[in-house]
Parts: sequence; structure tokens; C-alpha cells
Amino acid sequence: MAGKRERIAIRRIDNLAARQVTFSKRRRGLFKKAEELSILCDAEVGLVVFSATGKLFNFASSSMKQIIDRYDSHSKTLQKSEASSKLQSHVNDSTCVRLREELAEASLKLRQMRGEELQRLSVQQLQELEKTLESGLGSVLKIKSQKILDEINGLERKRMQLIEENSRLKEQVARMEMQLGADSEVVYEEGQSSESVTNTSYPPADTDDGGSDTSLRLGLPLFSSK
Amino acid sequence: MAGKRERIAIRRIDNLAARQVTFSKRRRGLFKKAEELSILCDAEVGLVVFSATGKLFNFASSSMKQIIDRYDSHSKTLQKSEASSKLQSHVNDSTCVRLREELAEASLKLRQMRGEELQRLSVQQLQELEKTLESGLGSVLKIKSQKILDEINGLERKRMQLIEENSRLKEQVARMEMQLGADSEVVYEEGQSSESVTNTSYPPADTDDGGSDTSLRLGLPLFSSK
DNA sequence: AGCTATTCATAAGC
DNA sequence: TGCTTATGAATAGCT
Repeated sequence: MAGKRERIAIRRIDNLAARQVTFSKRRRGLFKKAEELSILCDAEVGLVVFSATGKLFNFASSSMKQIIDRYDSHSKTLQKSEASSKLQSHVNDSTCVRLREELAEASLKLRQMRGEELQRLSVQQLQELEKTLESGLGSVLKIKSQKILDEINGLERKRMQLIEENSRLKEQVARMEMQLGADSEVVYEEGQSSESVTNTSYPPADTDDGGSDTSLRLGLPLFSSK
Repeated sequence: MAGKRERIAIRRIDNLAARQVTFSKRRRGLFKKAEELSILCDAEVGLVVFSATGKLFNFASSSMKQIIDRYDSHSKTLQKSEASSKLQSHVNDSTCVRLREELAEASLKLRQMRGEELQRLSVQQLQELEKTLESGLGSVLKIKSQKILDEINGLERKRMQLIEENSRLKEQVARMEMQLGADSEVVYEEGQSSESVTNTSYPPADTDDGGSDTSLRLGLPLFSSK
């Protein structure tokens, strides 16, 4: 009955009624997707739409004011005078102004370290940035290897403790079995075979816990980033 | 091979990698639809998205400033005076607090990217930082080589222009010497030998100036940073 | 406003 | 990141 659809070109829809219908439908779709993105990906999303007739529709994952403020602090990195004129007439507190400037500068530096906004830098500045990044990268690699080695050593230590514990338990079991053979009345634990020794808890030695926990945490980052 | 899809629930995606992939894909989709809506329906659309990592993405059918202004004039129609008089100090306070927090976070991130304050990070966080730094370093190197190549090309171009100019002047000198030999009364310029040709000004052809100036400015950053 | 036939977007997997 | 495919969603054209 309905739906002989073909793809439409993306240009202004001339027919007024059709344009309004499409506006309603697509607007709903857009706002839905905006909300989904903010929830799924833990992003801060702000969306403002004015219809051709001037009606306002808006969505904000947090508050629109907060989003606009954050947008200003970021984009002011490039053009600080114009966006701040209106804001700073209200927010003229000198502390705030200074904070804004510092944040804008830090924000710019961060973006540059991430590889953005580099076009305006001179070759010399790029060279300095390169040195900083290489040095930072070196530290990160050093700390990372150190942490991984520490974890490996920790695991190895746990392993040795378990092996020790294991043999101690085996001896105990052996002794108990002998005793059991000698005196059939004494039965402390049933079903305690040497196979399940590794699952046994060991209250006496070393109260350090979280051994298996640590190995789990280590395993994930090491192999999921492949 | 791929695409055993089933509907996903709309809630925060726990897995970091999956969340980032979804963010990229859906963000592109969202921005595409925002643009389509603005074009198809003649609407004014502004979209701002901050990723969980703080990166800014934005789209505006006109200019973001214009859209924010229009948004303010609409939304403040209802709550303008009261907000600016009574609540201003509170708004200022909260804005300041937020700015402080953002600045503290940005500073920490900067220090971490420079290789400080890394001890408290997990191996996974270190791995992410490493990736970011490597990516940033890659961009820096790319832009730097590009700029250096551009400078080299510019210098080469200037050099060719000078060579061309040079031979033109040599011809001129040759012509003048011949003229000088034929008619000993006509003497326009004295001491004009071919050795000093490169210092000659050339009013008739090509008013492009600043050639040597440019090469000087370029030379400094290139060789002083060695 | 509903109702489909279709196009579009995108979750998974390499 | 980019590409591919199978599926779920969005929506153009009608009613």
C-alpha cells in the first residue's frame, strides 16, 4: 500500500508541508540518537534546533548552560575575545577570568600534545613539543614496565607460596591418611584429596590477599589491547 | 563473516574499546543527521559533543556563536533578570568551582603526559596514555616534516627566481656593455658589474619582494634548534 | 496520525 | 582506523 521509497537528495525540501513533516520525523530521530550517544558512550551532548518558523528544540545530557560554558572554554582557545565578551560581562570575577585563561591555555596544550592544533606552531616549537612527548613517552614506558615486572614478581611470589603451602598440605594429608589407616576412628575432613589442594584457603601463612584478583586485573589490559 | 547483530540496550557500554568504537561511529552518524536536518528542513542546528576523554566535537549549520546567542535569547526570555541578579553570585561560584576542577584535571593530565604523577595509574591507564602520546608524537612529526618540506620548497622557489633574475640581469649588463662599447657617450650606471647582480633591484619585472627576508626568517628556526 | 517498503545506520568481527 | 556483512532502525511516500 505504502512506501515506494527512493533515496532523497540532501537539499532543501521545496514543498512546505512535506518539509514540516520531515522536520518533525527527523528531529525526533536526531534527538533520540543524541540521547543514545550520551548514554551509551558517556559523552556530554548538547543539541539546539530552531525550526524554519523559529521554534526552539533542545537537548542536553547535563545542562545546556554547562555545555555551552565548557564549549566556550574549549573554543576560546582559538578566539578568546568574542565569546568571552558576553560571558565575562556577567562573570567578571577576576578569579574566574584567570581560571578561564589558564584552562584555555592548558586545554590548548593538551590538544597540541594529542596532535591537534599544530598548524600554527613554528618548527622550533614543534621540535620542543616532540622532545616533551618523547620524554613523557619514555617515562610512561618505564613506569609501565616497572609495574608489569612488579606484578609478575608478585605473582611469582604467590605461586611459590602456594607451592610451599601445597606440599605442606600434601604432607599433612599423607600423615592423616597414615593415621587414618592406624586408627580408623579419627576422621577430620572428608573428601579432602590432593587434587583440590590448590583451592584450599590457607589462614596461617601470610595474610596478604587478592592474589588471584591481581592476576585478573593484569590479564585484561595486557591482552585486550592487542 | 560479520554482522550477527542484535539490539543493544541503551545504557553505558562498559568495555572501553567498544565504547570508543561506538562513539566514533554513532558520532559520525549523529553529525551527518544533524547536517541533513538543517539542510532538508531549512533549520538552524547546533550540536556540541564532548567525548568521555574531554575531546570536543561540534557542528553548526550557521555559526555556533550565533546559535548560542539565539538559544540564550530564547531561553532567557523566561528567566533573564532573576538569573542575573539573584543567582549571579551562586552561578559565579559554581562556575568557578567547575573551572577549578577542570583546570586541576587538565593540569594533572598535562603532567602525566609529560611523564609525571604516573605511579598511581593502572597498567591499562598507562597503556592508554602511551597510545595517546604515540599518536600525538606521530602528528607532531608529520606536521613538522610537512612544515620543513614547505620551507625547503619555498627556499628552492626563491632560489630559482633569483637565478632567473640573475641571468636576466646578466643579459642586461651584457647589452649595456655592448651599447657602451658602440656609443661611448651613453653611460647610465657606473661600476655595474656582473658580480653584484644579485644585489640589484629590478623595478620592471615581478614585484614579488621579501625573498631574502623570508629565507632569513626561515633559516633561524631550522638551524638554531639543532 | 498510522503503515510499509526501502534506505540507512551500525554492532560485530577482521 | 577502515572495511564488510547481517540486522535493527529510521523514514519517504501514501493514506
